[in-house]
Amino acid sequence: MSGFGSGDPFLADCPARLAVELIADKWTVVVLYGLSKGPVRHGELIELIGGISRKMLTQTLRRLEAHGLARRHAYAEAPPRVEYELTQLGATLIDPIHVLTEWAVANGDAVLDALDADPEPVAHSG
Amino acid sequence: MSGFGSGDPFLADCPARLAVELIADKWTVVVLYGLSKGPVRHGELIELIGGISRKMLTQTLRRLEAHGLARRHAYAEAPPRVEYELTQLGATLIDPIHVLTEWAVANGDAVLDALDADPEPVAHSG
DNA sequence: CCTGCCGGTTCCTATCGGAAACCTAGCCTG
DNA sequence: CAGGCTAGGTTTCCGATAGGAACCGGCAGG
Repeated sequence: MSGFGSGDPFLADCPARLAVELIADKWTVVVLYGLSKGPVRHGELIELIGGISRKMLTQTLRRLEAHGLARRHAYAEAPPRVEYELTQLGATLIDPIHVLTEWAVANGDAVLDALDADPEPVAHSG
Repeated sequence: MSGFGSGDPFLADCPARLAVELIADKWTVVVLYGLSKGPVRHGELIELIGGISRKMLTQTLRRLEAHGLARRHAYAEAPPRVEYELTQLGATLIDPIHVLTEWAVANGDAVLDALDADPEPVAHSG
């Protein structure tokens, strides 16, 4: 426990908060989930992740790369082929991401249910 | 485990994805982390969470409320007092959130390090 | 030459998000 | 009674960002 801890997620300017902000993003979580299976091609991720655009995928991957969580490997072939994979640091995120996604799978219905039951009053029709 | 699962986080239009999008948000994670300690007042959260504005806090709490993860309790007193706490559904998120924040605390430095080592080329000064 | 494939990037706009002011409501002060 | 304090919330203003559609570029095939 000695040298550990990069601050507290509550503190705005500490590495822990930076790390939270890095991964607590809707696309980032899904992309990491996609990467957690092993090396994947850009196009595969596009197919895999419903609703993501090429731009957002590239952008998200670049961010992961810049923060040391993913690595990009471009094969100098034709047609071009680019694979992404988690780095060793990124691999430490597999568990947290899976815990999160498992929660989502297990409780998505309940969330949807609650949302459905609580439709915020939109203003009366009169 | 039989009837479980509200889809796959990869699918754009399933409850699992909705759930991911609900919590995979920078403020949401930190607010949930704050709520995980038990009932908290709005003002306490403001003090606790560095950098959050009242607007974002209220907005985030409202979203959690609407999705059944948090509950708001306003005491009809003076001065006004409002407490927020996790619902039973929200409490199931404590573990995932803690796993995430613990990862952030443990690896924040490494992330910062990688970011520092990879300063994206900004265009040469010439 | 034209076409298609793959990955990436540019353009443009709707939305997000922060700062700060304003609002409500009850109590205390004078 | 007028004014100010506290605590939570909302509004306004405006810059930053998200995100889709469309375009770019190299190479193989016809």
